Amino acid sequence: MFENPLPLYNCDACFFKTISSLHLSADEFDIIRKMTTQLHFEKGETIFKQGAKATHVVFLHKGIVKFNYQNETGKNFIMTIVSGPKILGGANLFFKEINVFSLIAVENCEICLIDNIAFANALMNHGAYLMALFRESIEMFQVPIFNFISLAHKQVNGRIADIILYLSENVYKNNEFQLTLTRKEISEFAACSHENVITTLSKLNKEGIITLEGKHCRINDVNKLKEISKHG
Amino acid sequence: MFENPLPLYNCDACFFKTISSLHLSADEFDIIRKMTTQLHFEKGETIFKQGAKATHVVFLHKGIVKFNYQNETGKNFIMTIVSGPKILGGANLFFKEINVFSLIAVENCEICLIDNIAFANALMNHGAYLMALFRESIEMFQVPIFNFISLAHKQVNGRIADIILYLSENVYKNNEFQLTLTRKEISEFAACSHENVITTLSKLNKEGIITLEGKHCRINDVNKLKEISKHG
DNA sequence: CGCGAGCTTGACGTTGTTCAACTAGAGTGG
DNA sequence: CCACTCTAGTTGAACAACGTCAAGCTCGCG
Repeated sequence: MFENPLPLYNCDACFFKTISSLHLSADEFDIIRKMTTQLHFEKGETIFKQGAKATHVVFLHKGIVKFNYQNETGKNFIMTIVSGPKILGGANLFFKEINVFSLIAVENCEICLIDNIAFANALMNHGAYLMALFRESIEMFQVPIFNFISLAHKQVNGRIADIILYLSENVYKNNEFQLTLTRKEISEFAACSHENVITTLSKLNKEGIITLEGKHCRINDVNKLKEISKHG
Repeated sequence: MFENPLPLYNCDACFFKTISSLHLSADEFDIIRKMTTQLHFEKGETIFKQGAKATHVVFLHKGIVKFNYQNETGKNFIMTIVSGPKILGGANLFFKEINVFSLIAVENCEICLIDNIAFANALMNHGAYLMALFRESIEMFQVPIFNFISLAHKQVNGRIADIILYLSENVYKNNEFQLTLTRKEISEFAACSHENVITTLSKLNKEGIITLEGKHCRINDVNKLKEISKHG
């Protein structure tokens, strides 16, 4: 990691800058920009580790990441999966200083790391901006909470349906997509065994509700999927 | 509800005022105080309803409340249970304007309702105060997240152990307490059937790890309970 | 060509839900 | 004052869902 970061990639088209510009002057944004490091992460790389000290607010410019929790016995659990552009600072800014989970790239990512403390200090006099950022970054917590509710109330087929719908609507933003997640990762998201994921997916495939060809997935009948999500 | 609220009960000893005083002048606090309504809720009463428009930040002065989610089929699920003093504004301030869950008194409660919008406006120029409030109110989200993880990884006996420990440490703040929750409410917290709660509790009782006499509960062996929480 | 990772399928045992029956206490009304 | 009812708690049995295990498959890569 370099002391002096490279100039920000595609900085003008940046969603983070757009939000910031509503509340900060060009000079003020420049201060934040100077405490920012831009990095590239390959699929599978860890951006920060569960248990480590939280030092940066993460802005996910492009790519897909998972929030991974590992318990004492080494079992993994995916709390949420999000695609850029998105501010991922929430958990670190608000919770204690230790990361509750790991952040791991599911696809190649362009990421900006913004120093936690310096960032917070710079924002002290910008209540409205702070509020806007909180709103943006807190949105993420909706997913674990709804996933939680889904887990508590539904059987596996309902949860799998939920996950396919969520990935289609919020991550890949298309009803036809390359499923970069492995079956095991899906099982860690749905909190079930990977065999169960496979069985459920092929059942959905046979019934024609989705079409699976290797990694490629197409949703044929959104309504039926939503039915299963509801009554599963 | 009256237009002009009664003077705040026990206002000097108030945790909310203590936090506020670090960042606001007496005059500024007085403005917030003027947009605050203090109310009493009886055990079982609903403070706000899932699906309704969120209009107030809730400050729980005294008492215990549950965050209740009800799905389409009428099944209830308790996301978290907290005791006062605590700021419960998070969910309404940050999420969309509609309540994701209902807030229901588990024991009699003293509550202050602070108008959402007016409150936010008053805070715009107080970044540090805003940040402190966010930290306080976001803390609540840790519980659903850890409950979520517990749910995903553990069997019922582990989750029940978790819940007893949580109630003892964070809600009743004693290893001996009157369990005001019904078995059904515990089952809604643990996401299992109420029969399963009963069976698990009486097993813990028979093994001497806890002592149950009607509503009264005493933890005899915290370490064994933590063992069960871990390996269950 | 061989190896390993990811994927798939079926058999089997465990866990937990559902259902049904029973008990105890609290509230209600004749 | 005694049935009646309603709610909360309790227990056990039958059944379904799900995880685990084992075996075999395919594909990409060294």
